[in-house]
This record gives sequence, C-alpha cells and structure tokens, in this order.
Amino acid sequence: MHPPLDAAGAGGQARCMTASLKIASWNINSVRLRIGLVGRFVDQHGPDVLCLQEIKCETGVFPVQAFRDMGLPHLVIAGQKGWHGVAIAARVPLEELPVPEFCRHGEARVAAARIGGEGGITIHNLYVPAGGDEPDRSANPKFDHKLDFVARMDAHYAAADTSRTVVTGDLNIAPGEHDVWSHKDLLNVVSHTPVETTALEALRQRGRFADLARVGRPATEKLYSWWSYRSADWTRNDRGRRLDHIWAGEALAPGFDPATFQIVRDARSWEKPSDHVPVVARLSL
DNA sequence: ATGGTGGGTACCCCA
Repeated sequence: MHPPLDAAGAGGQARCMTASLKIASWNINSVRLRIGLVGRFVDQHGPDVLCLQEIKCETGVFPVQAFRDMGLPHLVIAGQKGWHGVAIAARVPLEELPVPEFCRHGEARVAAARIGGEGGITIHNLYVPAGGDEPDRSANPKFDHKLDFVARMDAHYAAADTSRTVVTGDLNIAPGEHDVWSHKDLLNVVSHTPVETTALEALRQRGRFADLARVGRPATEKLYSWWSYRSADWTRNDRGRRLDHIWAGEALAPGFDPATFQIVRDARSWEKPSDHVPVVARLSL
C-alpha cells in the first residue's frame, strides 16, 4: 500500500484532512508563445496537475524551467515539431505510462501518467484530431481519422480497468445539445455531428466515466470551453462549444464535488489568448 | 453562401 496522495495544499494553502487533486486541462495553442498565460493561470488557480494540448513544439524545446518555476516540476512531454503535442505538468511525481495507440498516424496526441503508484490515479491527456471541415469520412480523410481515433478509444476503455482513471483533454467534440451555442445550426458542423457525439457518449458510458462538467448541474445549462478566433468579438454572441473535457472513472467520481468544476472563461479575454480556456476539477482521493 | 483569425513553418500546413 502507499500513503494517501498528499497533493492538497496547492498554492501554499493549509493541508486538508481529505487529500485531493486539482486537475486542469487547457489547449494552449503554442506553449512557448503563451508560457506567460500558463503562469498566470497556475498562479490564480493552483492546479496540482495541468494537462496541456497543442504545445506545438518538440519535447526538447519544451519550456521546462518555466514549469519548475511555477511549481509544476514533474513533466511528461510528448512533443513534435510544429503542431499537435501534449504534456502533463504536476506538483507531485509522475510516472510516465505507455500510451494506448489511439492515433493511427503516430502523432503526439496522447500522454499518460500515474500519480501515487499502484492504487494511484492514472491520467490520460488526449488531443483528439479536429477532423477537418467536411463531415464525411469517405470524402475527408481527417474526419475518418478522427472517427477512427474515437473508435480506438472506445475499444481501449471498454476493456480497461478505468475505475481510477481520469481522461481529459481537447476531445474536439461537443457532445450535448447545450455544449454548443446552437444545436440546430451545428448538426452538420464537425465537432457536433451525430456520428461524433453518439460515438463519444457511447464510449464514455462503456468506459464508465463521469463527465465532470455535467455532474450535478442542469443538462440545459450552456457550457463552452472554446470560441473561434474567426470572430471580431467572441463575447458578442457567445458562439462557443464545449470541446475540453474532464472525465473520472467510477472510483473517483463519488468523491467529486460539482462546485469545484470551473471553466475559466475569463482566460479567453487575456492578451493574445488561446481559443480554448482551461477547465478545472478537484477530485477527492 | 461566404469568410472570418491565429500559430508554426518555410513559401502553406493546420486549427
């Protein structure tokens, strides 16, 4: 057996009786360009684990020292030149795990780590392919790749012990009617087509994961984590989508307090923002 | 119906 995970107390707060882990996910759209925004987020929110997507750099040029300086010295980095790339940064030691082969093209879209050893928590940080523009898998190879990626996730999580696993990241799918600004207008738009939303919900349920953003809140509440850059003023009509997710396996879900789930919407207004904002959840251990 | 913006890279890919 291992001692309880003592990750509570992020940001120098007093340690709690109950250990907990504050997990955040953020598609940063270039970690080097936005390292200052990462620091700002970490200062303000004190995550114990920060999962980043679209780091857009090779592992060797990831800004390691900046993460040490912000109190997240433990890193699992899966980079590649120019695009994609994911990383997990933590206050507590991470054990890097082999990644399931979700990406048939071998792109850097998955990072996996365990905290707390045997009986600890496994974290899968995913960057699901966006899927291009045309929602037709025979006409659009990128959409085919996306659906294949999701099918591989399904096969993996259906067979795995997911009870102490957190799946998080930019899944590039807004599954629910109220995860997009207009269900009707987006039914034929990649990220919200029925073939995608049905597949994602089915695999989540087969994997016995709770979608933490939706636990304990009304299904009709609009929730978004991404707003396109291609808008003069993203706040004007709030045309967002919820593409970024934190899922918890069934042993972790009962210790989750819905009040700890946050979408850091104001980060979309920071200077030179990512088009995604961080999502945060605290898990009791 | 269309095009809008942004990042990395190298003269165009991707989101």
